[in-house]
Amino acid sequence: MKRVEHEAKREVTFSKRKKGLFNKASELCELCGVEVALILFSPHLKPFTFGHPDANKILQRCLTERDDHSPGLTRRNVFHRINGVREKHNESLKRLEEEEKKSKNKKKWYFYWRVLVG
Amino acid sequence: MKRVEHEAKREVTFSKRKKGLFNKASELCELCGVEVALILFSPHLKPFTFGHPDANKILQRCLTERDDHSPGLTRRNVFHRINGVREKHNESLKRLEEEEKKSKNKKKWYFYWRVLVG
DNA sequence: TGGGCTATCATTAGGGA
DNA sequence: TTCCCTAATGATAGCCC
Repeated sequence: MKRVEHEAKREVTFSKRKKGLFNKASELCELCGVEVALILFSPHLKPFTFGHPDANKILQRCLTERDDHSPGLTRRNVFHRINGVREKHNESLKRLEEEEKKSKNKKKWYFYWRVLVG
Repeated sequence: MKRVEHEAKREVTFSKRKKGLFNKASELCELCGVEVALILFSPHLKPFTFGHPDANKILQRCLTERDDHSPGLTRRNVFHRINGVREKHNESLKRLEEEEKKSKNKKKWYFYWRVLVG
């Protein structure tokens, strides 16, 4: 698994795999009757979401519901639990993304939601 | 695609497909260098998340980037343009942190993170 | 819940439109 | 971005631990 360098191909790959990922998420919902929220940003930073029963509900819960054993969704918490390998990997991906972002105009983001289910 | 009725089988299916879904999400990150957040609740309501670069960041962005015309993550699709993302984002993050402090100890979820690959 | 194993079925890459 | 097509690759169900 390596990053697809050719831009056009990367976008096609993204589009195809996003569809596949949404399908898988949908199947999981149907098969097991569970709640799923999925958010992703395209190479052009377009956001896409999938949610069952409704992405909003799930996200809100994640940000507010917890118990004493878990400090909730904080940046600290996240990085605490990520192991070194993953972290390094993320770092390099982040740098790649930064380079991409620089070549775009940040202030022209188009932001929209697509809730497929619910 | 129909719900798996037998409980034990449903749980096994969930476990296996969750793994597959996380792998797919991970592959999408690697191949296309994009941001992904994935949250799901098992049949027993255990939460699992996957995130790149970090689920928290993506979720907060989704909950805080909005304008006066849209109350945030609503069920219906939201379509709008964001300007001055950085400043708004930072302001909102502060508010979110305060709200999080207030809501501590309120609920009873068992919350934990599982970062797949690595 | 998750890991291993395997036959079978589903999905993806790649090319073209 | 999406759809069609095909070969090749990858994922899942079912069974045991």
